[in-house]
Amino acid sequence: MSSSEQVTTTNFIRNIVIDDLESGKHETIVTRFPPEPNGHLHIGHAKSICLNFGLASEFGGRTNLRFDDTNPLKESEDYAQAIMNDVRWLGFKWHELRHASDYFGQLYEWALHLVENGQAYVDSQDADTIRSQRGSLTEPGQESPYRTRSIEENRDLFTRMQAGEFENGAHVLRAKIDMAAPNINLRDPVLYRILHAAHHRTGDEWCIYPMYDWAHGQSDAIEGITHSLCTLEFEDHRPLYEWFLENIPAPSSPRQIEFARGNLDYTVMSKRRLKQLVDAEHVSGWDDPRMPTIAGLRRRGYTPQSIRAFWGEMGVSKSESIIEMGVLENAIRNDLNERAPRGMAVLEPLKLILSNYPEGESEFIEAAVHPQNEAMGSRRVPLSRELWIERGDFMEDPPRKFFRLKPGGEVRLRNAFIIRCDEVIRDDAGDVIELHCSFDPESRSGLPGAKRKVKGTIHWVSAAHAVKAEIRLYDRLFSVANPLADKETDYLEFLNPDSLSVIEDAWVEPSIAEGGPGDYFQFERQGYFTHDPDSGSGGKPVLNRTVSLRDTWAKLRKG
RNA sequence: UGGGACGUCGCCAAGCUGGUUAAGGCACGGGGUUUUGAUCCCCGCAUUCGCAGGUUCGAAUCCUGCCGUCCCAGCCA
Repeated sequence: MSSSEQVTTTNFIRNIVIDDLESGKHETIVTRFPPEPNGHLHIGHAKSICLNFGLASEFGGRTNLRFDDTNPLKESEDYAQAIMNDVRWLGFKWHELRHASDYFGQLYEWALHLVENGQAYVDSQDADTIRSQRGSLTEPGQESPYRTRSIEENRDLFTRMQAGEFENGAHVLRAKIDMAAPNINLRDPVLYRILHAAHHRTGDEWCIYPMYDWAHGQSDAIEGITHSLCTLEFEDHRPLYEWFLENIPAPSSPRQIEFARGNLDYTVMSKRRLKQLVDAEHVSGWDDPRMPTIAGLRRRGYTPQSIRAFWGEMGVSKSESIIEMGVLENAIRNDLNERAPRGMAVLEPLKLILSNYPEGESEFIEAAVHPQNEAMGSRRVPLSRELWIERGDFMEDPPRKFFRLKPGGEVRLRNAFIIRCDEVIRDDAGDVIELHCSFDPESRSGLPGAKRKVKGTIHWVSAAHAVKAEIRLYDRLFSVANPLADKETDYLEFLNPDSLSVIEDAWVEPSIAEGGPGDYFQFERQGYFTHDPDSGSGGKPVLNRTVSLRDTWAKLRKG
């Protein structure tokens, strides 16, 4: 029923896959999503996930989830669990769960193979020295004095590195390629470093750990990955990726293809900065609803369908781009518009008395759960003499084209009847505190008189029946489109101080209060809301605003 | 002053092995429907493809030059 699962625009990677399938290069495709378990996934990762899983699924292939866990200093099982949870939540099932660490043994064997062929050597200089010899962007590097060690000596040292005979940093294993290569990645890259650190999966089994370049392509080859998709910054690594596979007895020949990361405006998207926001408590955690993390979006009320649809629409290319937040918002509006049950809630209450409604009585009126979808049924909404309406729906001295309530004016109460504002009550300070209105019994929904036209329709809740709720409103995390554009100013300076505002005393109709975490609603005329996990813990429902409805009126007023 | 890549409407993005009027989405503007100023439905929205030359009967698509932007000098990924 959801139209949000729609066509994916084609892209260059998809075209490559089609060519490879048609030419017979591959009978089926195998992809992988390779996160490092050192942080939480964000909307940018979702692009890669959708691409890898989406492609495989479209062409009958399969996708592995592989943790790139080659740096025990930064990685943890907690992160791995959170990542798996996020991938599943997005709606994808991996073919197999793998880890780069599953291949440490094989990787070690292949390193020995390189050593035996004279294509790798043990360098016993320290990191600073090696760096100083790497040359610069315009100058070639210098060869290490250890570059010419004999195969026997290299084998001896490398096996002893593995056996734990040396301290951290005493030696590294390097590939012997070309210190004068214009591509710096080819200037004898480090394959192994000594790290006496426990790994979250292999424990103390290893004290040497492979570098990314030495692990990634080989892991792809082991798994029979046909198309190894990664982001643009690895373009320079491709020659190295290929050099390794050509110089070991690789079981298959994966092809690395790079695409541009997906960025959004008014936020930041690097794990490092996201972690900084969490650690410095600028947000409440990785799942703060203002965060562009999968966990944050989930808590905010985004659906997996909307995120998949979003990336499907955006496409994949090699040009770096920053997507307007509005496009993501459009995706969730589209999805929720079709599926969210409707309800009424008053965020900033103003008391309204129906003067000709009998005191002490109440009734239930039937209202559609979804006006455009009868199959979703109806709900019972309590109605009585005292109501709450939205403060902003009344103005004493309104501008032209104000279709809401004004003194002497008429408006329809959604799902009920037409009312006229007879009297405005004020407190000593002169502020409006109450409206006395009379309703037209002939205009009740369902009666012929309901066809009478009035300009505006407003939402309301019955004061005696409404449930008090906390509503959390979110705005963009940063107040500028690109917080990183200004190199002089720290991006934290651009944090939006009004990104969160909390309404403690909102009133929601009972059908909304009955929901729980994971349930979403459209508060009619306002937006889409979902119960926060905090909901219910203190008795009072807590709802997050996922996104507001489009508001042409507000836009008009702003000019 | 090295290497790699990118530049099509405000934001994304097809097209790019040359061939009539440069897809689509978002945004925006106009109109219609409407008990959500929502949704929905119409219509409009790049004589132009970073710039300048060239090749060609014909170029966003080929060639040359220039300009702009991004990435690379971790024992991070």
